[in-house]
Amino acid sequence: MIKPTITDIANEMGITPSTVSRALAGSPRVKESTREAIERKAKEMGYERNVMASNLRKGVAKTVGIIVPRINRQFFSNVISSAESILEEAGYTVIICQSHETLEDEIKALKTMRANQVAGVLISHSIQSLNGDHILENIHDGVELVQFDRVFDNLPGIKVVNDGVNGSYEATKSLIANGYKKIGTLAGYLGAQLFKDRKEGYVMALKEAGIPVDEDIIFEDSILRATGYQSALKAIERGCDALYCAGDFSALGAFDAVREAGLDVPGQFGIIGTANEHFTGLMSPTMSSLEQRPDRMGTEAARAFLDAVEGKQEDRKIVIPMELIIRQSSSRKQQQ
Amino acid sequence: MIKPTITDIANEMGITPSTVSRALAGSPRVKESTREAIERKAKEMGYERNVMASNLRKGVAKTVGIIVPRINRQFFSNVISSAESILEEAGYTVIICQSHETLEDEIKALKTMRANQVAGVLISHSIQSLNGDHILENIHDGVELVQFDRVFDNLPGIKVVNDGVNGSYEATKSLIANGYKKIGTLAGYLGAQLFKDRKEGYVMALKEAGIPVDEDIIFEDSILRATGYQSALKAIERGCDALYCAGDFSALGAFDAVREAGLDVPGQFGIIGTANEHFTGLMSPTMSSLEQRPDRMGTEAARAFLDAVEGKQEDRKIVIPMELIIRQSSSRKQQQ
DNA sequence: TTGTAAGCGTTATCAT
DNA sequence: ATGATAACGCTTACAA
Repeated sequence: MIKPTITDIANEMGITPSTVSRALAGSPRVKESTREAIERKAKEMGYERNVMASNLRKGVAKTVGIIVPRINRQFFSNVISSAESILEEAGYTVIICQSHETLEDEIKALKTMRANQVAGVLISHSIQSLNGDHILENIHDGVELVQFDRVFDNLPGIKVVNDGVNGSYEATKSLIANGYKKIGTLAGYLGAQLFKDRKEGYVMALKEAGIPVDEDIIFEDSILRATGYQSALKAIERGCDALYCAGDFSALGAFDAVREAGLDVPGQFGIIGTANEHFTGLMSPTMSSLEQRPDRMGTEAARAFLDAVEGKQEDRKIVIPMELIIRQSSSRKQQQ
Repeated sequence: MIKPTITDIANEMGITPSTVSRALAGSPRVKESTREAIERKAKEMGYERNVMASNLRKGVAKTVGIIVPRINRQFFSNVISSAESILEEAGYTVIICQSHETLEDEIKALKTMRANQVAGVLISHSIQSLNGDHILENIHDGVELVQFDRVFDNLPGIKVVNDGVNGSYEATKSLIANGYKKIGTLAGYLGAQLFKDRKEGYVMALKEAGIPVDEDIIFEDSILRATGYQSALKAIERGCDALYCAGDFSALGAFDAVREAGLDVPGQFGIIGTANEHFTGLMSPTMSSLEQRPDRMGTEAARAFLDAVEGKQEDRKIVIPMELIIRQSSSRKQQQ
């Protein structure tokens, strides 16, 4: 199947490519009858606009790039999935790159985006990205920048984030309300604003309840299962009877440690995770967690981008509330 | 930051764009010293090749498209993730579309691919795609077609699939070996080859063991949790004491039904699922399942594509063995 | 309302 | 080894 061009159509009809181009672009400067004839012919010949040529001429592509640490994490794949649907609907093509949590690959991805003349970049930073300098250096002029989840406040553009402070505040408050006395936290790496926020909410809830904040039971580390396990062992040793975890996998590690110590969840030890990964509802006992609403984050990011390219919207920050999903691992009261 | 072109570089250096183009393309028809000077200058000016222009001129893009029903399913996001890494490594840009399990969106995605001049399409079909006609109609000449997981054998190109027959055969055999007597199956929609294969392996194992095949306990339906639950209720009614499920979610529904019936898993009822979703190892009791190796599938698909564009490889079918992961839900023997 | 013509940045084919 | 030139398919002033 060989692709016909607007010139082919024009030749077949004895008119010029300009008219065909205008007609197919929906310009009002074409007689209605001509437009119809052209559209019919185009369909008949199986015409498809050559995006490369069109973009080259126009200088920007109807393309947006999405850069995430890894596609195959539930949170990111959900964000991408919902954003893709909306962008596709609006006529955009989506190109996707993974940073694999490294600065090097993130920069490579930015270069790919630039080479492809994307109209916008939706990005959630790798763990190695400590500030946004590499973004500014590698993003083309006029490209809309939309950061989500992991963002740098000093960069221009749109930001979409969770209300992590309030989320962890609610989670911690709920642990207090369930009668847990010494509540620690697996806080994640506090270099990222994301985790700072979650720690802040945790501290806020403790203070509000008049509970002293003890740095010895605030564990700063990665949020993997293995590290969660290690930290939780220490937490138990130090007399904790509950943990708010900034990730579900570290929370899972905490489960491992608590079980190993022979403690009952939630009777003797309470746990709340973050992300509401699918498995949290399928474990036994089921795990309470903070839902991040990735679908909504993707939708908001995509919409904000579309608004921005249409000039409807200035730089801004969109905050999405988290939702505390109470399950068994933190519900002492219902049990007794 | 304004993007410099090869003409800018040429002007700066008092040479012509042709030479710059050749140098940057690695052509041998450039003096070594000139090449070095050009490369230095290009780097200094922050030059980045305009992919649009290059592709337009060359007629094909170093781009491959991936089309899947939904990005946010673990299986697909894992396939994409591993394929993306390899393709990116080889200098390809990846564009991704979702078919949302509809034929309409799948065709739309194919058109997007065509408009973007992709060099290849990696696709796993939507549930609505009953044959490959729409593929043939919408794919550009010279585009490499790579189908994975859900494939149509009558289409040309490369296919990457699991050895579903052997996988389900092993799963069923393992249930028999554990002493289960009346083993049914939640088979999925038998319109897809994928599910036909799994049924075939199931039947094969029964026949080998001299167990009669009973169509009343072969349930053809979607592989969702809810339908799994419904079918499992009937299976229990009809006297089954085990189920091989062609999906983990339908297996989860079977768990629900079996628990509701007050039966012990695996003591009184055995279950094996398919896909080895993450949650299967976190439930209690943990669920046995057939691992599909999505990473390997993505890797193989990407490699096969690269081999094909380099002319190293003809059309072929790559079969990836499944791996039976035995956990508690089907292990009667260890229990007693 | 339609046509003319130039140009987006790159590469391929000539020629030198 | 390098330069001149045309062309990829499309869009857009400008002209008619």
